[in-house]
Amino acid sequence: MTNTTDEDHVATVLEQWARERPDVDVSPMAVIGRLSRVARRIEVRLGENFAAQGIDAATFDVLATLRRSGAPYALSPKDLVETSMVTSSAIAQRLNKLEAEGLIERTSNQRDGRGKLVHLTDAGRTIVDSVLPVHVAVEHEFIQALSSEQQNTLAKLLAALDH
Amino acid sequence: MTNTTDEDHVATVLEQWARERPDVDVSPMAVIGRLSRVARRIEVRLGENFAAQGIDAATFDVLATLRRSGAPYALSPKDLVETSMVTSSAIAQRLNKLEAEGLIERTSNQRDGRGKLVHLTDAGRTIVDSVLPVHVAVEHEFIQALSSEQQNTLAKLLAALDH
DNA sequence: CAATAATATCTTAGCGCTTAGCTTTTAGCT
DNA sequence: AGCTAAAAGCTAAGCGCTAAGATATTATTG
Repeated sequence: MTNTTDEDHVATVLEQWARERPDVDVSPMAVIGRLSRVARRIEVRLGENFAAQGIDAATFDVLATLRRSGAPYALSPKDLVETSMVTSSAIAQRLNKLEAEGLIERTSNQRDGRGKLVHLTDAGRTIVDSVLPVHVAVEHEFIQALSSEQQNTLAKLLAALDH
Repeated sequence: MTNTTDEDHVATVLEQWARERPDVDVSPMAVIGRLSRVARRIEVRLGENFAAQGIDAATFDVLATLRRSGAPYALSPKDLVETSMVTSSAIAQRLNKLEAEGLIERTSNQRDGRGKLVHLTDAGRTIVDSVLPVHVAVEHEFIQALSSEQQNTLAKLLAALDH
């Protein structure tokens, strides 16, 4: 199921590598290892919350993107691909599912015969609006481990890596 | 296929939320959004490197864990589960694949009839040893965007979140 | 010491994602 | 205008992961 690990797994791993491969500078693994682990933990924690509310991260991702785009809550699949971190294929499949559930609707785009427009339905909007506050509360709780100044520092360091 | 996003997508998203839901403090999304995005980018970048060397991240994860455990390069599936971020089921399936490829071997554990021991084969060890330096080089290149002091700061902040 | 609980490992089914490739429509070039 | 290239959206196949559950072995307890 879940896994509980050492107090400081990363430090242990680095010592092991230093012993086994003293010829390689494995220090980058310290930062990146931690980054991946923390990201994974967040993903799991948020996922538990989504599940408790009957949705999943992929669903929230799409609905929230439409919601925050403002009225009339409509974006093209291309827009959704660009703001997400997944392929256009994944978006198409998410939209199939959400359309079947009645949370979005697809219409054709007048201006461009190739394009479509994805509309948030009232049912979809109701769901995002109720999930969002809880979602943010879970995130808030998670980063409580850092002061707001530390949070700012972290955000800046990560921004420098977002390239 | 891949997706290229705004210069500062996160900041834009926050402004949108502030306009649409001024009642919710969405600031945690700034840090966590960035963290997830950066983690995803790293994952993709490392994955490209693994693919270029004929393996994948899951394979490297197992082989590297066995390798850094030192001679005789043997751990139980349980050990592998605990050092990984995936379920025991995922580990079992990874081991099936690696065993079929001749990179590991499974033997029964004398001390505990329930347990097994996963051994790194010579072929497996050859692969990790050749992949490791390149892997670390890619990681090194990625975090070059930060000074070593910044890297230390980042590592400490992330450690505080690894809970 | 027998019965029960816990542990270790694995299999199966289902799900979301990626890759590859298809179709339709628009844009660009000559 | 006509032709080629690019763009937008989608489907199908395959892959790794999770959840659920099965089996076998060891620990625990009355």
